[in-house]
Amino acid sequence: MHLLDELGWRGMIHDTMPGTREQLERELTTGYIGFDPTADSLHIGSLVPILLLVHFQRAGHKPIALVGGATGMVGDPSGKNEERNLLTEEILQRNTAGVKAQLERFLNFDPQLPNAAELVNNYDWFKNISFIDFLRDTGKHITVNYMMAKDSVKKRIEGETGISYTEFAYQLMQGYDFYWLYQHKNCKLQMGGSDQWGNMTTGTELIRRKCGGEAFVFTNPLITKTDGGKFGKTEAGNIWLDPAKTTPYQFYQFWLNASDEDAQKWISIFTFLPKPAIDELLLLHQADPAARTLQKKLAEEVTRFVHGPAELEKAIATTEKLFLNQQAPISSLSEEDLASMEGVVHIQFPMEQLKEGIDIVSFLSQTGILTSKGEARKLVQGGGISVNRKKVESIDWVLNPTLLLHGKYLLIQKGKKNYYLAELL
RNA sequence: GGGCAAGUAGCCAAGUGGCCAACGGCAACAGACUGUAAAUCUGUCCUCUUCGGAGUUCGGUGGUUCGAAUCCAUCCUUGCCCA
Repeated sequence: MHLLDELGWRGMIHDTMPGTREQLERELTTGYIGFDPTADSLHIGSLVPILLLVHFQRAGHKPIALVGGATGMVGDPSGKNEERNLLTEEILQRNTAGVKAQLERFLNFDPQLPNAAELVNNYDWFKNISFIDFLRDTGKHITVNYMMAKDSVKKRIEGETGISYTEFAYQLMQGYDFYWLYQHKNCKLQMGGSDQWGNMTTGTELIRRKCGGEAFVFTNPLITKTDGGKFGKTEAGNIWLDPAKTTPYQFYQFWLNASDEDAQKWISIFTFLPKPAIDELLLLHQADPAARTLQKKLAEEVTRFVHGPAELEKAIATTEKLFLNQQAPISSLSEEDLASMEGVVHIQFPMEQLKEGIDIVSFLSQTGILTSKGEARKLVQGGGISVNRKKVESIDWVLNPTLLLHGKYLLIQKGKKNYYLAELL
């Protein structure tokens, strides 16, 4: 199947520049996507562009992942209604390194391949360009009128916060990236989120005006949640790809908790399952949504892709222990079950204090499960805390050693889904 | 440089001398219902709390007043208009 058709039925195409299909059919095409080093790890928002590159490579084309070491210093105004804070150079370098390391895991860089993936950092070419050079060689080709017509810029100009020259110039930098890659890597395609359309077309325009070349662009729709919330955010914040920031268990849980509607859209975007398999899953799902076959498959596929099969196994194992049989008495969990719950937040607590007896409110705040006694009190009063699967009824309730599982564990729940395993030392 | 307008909790946004920790909405967290879903309903939502309260907020700083988010001065930031 043609790459664009494949991405099309998956719901991964928002807009395509005319001629893109012909270009992809004509030859092995080099295409790139830029990643902003705004943090030292990518989060699941970056998963779609990563998947695009993977699909792109699988279709026989050559993907380039660009890390924006230079553009990150300036800040993209797209989708922001306020001026961004600049990151320090030090943080950027750390972030760039982190992002690079993650990207390397998803693409095939085997130099034997004619379409081996490549990783570039735009800092490498921007560091040697002087401001004057940039104004003369690049700025001259694009009119301010053209730049101002871009949505990202227009919104800010029409809004009441304005836009600094720095952010205004961002699209020129991104445009120059494309031009540079066109010149040095024969890169003729840029992909990215639909919010990037304006920046991307500045690139094709620059290529056309500076060297008469022709380059192409297509975008993917931004991922949304049906309930209007932000995709990829939970109470704990971002869902990161770095297992140290978001454990594979938590990662798996995120996908498993997708709503029925979201899961139907996400399954084709975030997994590589072929169309027949997905159609079948959708049928199963519609017949019996309560079984959550779709969510399970989604969580499974994405977790395997990001964290690998071994971590997926552990995440599923932990999930089953905690959720499969919630009515089962707590004693049904073996010591090994408890000890091997990976990804659940582990807490250590002195046995001495437990022996003396400690009230639940103090316990929760001391262990850091909740940040203050006041908060702990409110949650307990609201029925939001369980210990060993039994709801704590009163704020005066006192913990004691008879509660211990296998002599050393306590299983704390905040709400229904947030588990903490306390080990008494 | 001149004129006008604006800056309120994570976001949007009301408040224009005391009844203000500050209406309302979104987001978030918890409860009920359920399927570890959505929708709905309920509670929480500046910080701490011995749950009686206490402390710190309305761009910054000074001031007027018994009392200021609200009035005055000044500075900063942003927008619009003029030069």
